[in-house]
Amino acid sequence: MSLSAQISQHLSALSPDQPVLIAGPTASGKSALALEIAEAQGGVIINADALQVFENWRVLSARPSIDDETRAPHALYGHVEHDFGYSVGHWLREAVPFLSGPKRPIFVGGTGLYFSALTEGLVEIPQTPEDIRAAGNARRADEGNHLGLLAELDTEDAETAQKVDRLNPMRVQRAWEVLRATGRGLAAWQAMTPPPALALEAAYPIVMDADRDWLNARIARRFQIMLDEGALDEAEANLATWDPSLPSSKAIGAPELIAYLQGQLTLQAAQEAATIATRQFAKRQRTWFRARMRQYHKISLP
RNA sequence: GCCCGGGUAGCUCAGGGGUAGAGCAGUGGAUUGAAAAUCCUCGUGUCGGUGGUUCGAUUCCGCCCCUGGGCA
Repeated sequence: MSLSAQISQHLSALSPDQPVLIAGPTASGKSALALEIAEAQGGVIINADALQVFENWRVLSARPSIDDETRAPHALYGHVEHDFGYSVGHWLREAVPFLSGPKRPIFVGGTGLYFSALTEGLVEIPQTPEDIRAAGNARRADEGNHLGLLAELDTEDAETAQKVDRLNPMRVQRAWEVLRATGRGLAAWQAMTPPPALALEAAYPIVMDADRDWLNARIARRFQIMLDEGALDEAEANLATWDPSLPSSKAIGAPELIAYLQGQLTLQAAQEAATIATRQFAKRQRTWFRARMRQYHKISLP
């Protein structure tokens, strides 16, 4: 079935006051779909993408254009400072009010974790203070791995230690940080997870099911378009304050373009590396969607 | 034309008389506040061609082809 036929089918199936969820891999055309639904039935488009919240990588994170933003109301795009440590918790707190707002929310994005937080719930855990995050980072750097942090978890919070991915430094550090910052184990916190802000059954969930080769070709093309649209100027503007450890610096293509500007890569090599990284990201997204979004309506692409 | 290297996985290369191996790429998976992050798993091969030596050749020898460099 053609894309437009699939879209009109979904439009007739959903009621104009029903929250819409649109998940999909990068470069699959989900923003355009959101716009189409908003124009047809009204609603606010709410970003559910971890990188599009930042102000400093508009081109590289493929945020909707200014023209798109005049066609329908958009929220949670580019509203976060480049050096802010934004995360799912912030997003959920900002997103939830739209569920009771005047306009029907249309959540669009590629961050599976954000959709889970919305439809499966997330506990309020106090934010990790800067100094504890820094201490965790320092420990891992000094000790060469995360095993020291893991050992502390084993003795002080066995419940979490048993649940975490013990091979994954970031997961272990997160668990350690929560324990240090709050005095309560991560597993104990998570056991208090409240019901979701939005039950999946109350929403109309859609996931873009993109053919791998088709998507890979679009990914390559899109990065070229980003370069044509000024991604390098954007990188130039970020050069002076560049800090690779910041969440906003994780924008795919950002480290690569910065490396080019610093003379460490040719532009061609940077472009290739960014394209590969995007493909790998899309693959991870597909894995998440396959496993965790089985109940979503699929739009088959191409 | 001569001399010296190379030709082994999609790519870059290691290896070596008993039909081979790393990294990257790729696959599948995990995912509860860094998630565009982070982590786990798994292949892949006419070892350039052709003759010879050998019980056995991708490995040694001859010839041929391709390729990088040097000398003419």
